[in-house]
Amino acid sequence: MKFATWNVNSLRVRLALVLDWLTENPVDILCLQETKVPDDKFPDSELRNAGYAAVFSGQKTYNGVAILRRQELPCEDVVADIPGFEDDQKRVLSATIAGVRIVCAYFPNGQAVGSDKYAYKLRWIEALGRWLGTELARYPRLALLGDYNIAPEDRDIHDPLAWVGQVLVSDAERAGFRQLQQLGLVDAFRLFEQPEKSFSWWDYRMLAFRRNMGLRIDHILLSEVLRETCHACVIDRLPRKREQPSDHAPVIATLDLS
DNA sequence: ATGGCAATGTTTCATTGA
Repeated sequence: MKFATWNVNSLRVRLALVLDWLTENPVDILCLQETKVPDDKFPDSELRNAGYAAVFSGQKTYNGVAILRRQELPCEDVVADIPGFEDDQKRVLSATIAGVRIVCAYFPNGQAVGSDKYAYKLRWIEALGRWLGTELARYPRLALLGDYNIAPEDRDIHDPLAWVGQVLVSDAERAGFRQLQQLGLVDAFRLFEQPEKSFSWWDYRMLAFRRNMGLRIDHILLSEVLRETCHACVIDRLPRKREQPSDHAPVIATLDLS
């Protein structure tokens, strides 16, 4: 089984790119963030023609998440948002697919340390963690995939000194990431030896991709049971090289589920 | 210290992202 996550920065703009990528990389499950499309305009039929079924929770202009699966895979118990957390932003979608609880999440950006949006980000992460604690008790096979908007360690930043204390990197955000790990979730990417300076996002400006000035902020966290079955995790930089790319690259985990 | 790039809305620029 292959699980992937990709912040596409508008699914309607990136639809052809996503379909091409799925042809080249026929993953079983693909979590998308920043679809920026309301549910009544979601490109359901185009994806189905490519062999993928989708569940989605979107809104106009901002945010929006979706979970695509190879259409023969069963999908049950779809839940949008973080239960018990009041929020009108569409950032979380969960479903049980082929016996695995998939949680697709688009963490808030936080804008700037100390801002209202930063405070919202920290509250949001706390609520997510509290809820995931109960979910893990229900679903030992659980994967949290998405754009976390957190670079967990200095090696996940192209220039750690330039980023000290900034949003995406601040101590409080990293503490939130560690809280998720303390629930028993493990960063699939770091289970394996990886190239230095591996990133999943590069600014559109300053030729940042060409200079590999990036951050690793898109992650796949696995429950203890799933961790045992995971034998690879990679970032696919290729679609970032295409015309009119998303600023994020997909992350793919390969699991041996029997 | 600043801007640079991209997507969206109803737009002739403002807002947001990371």
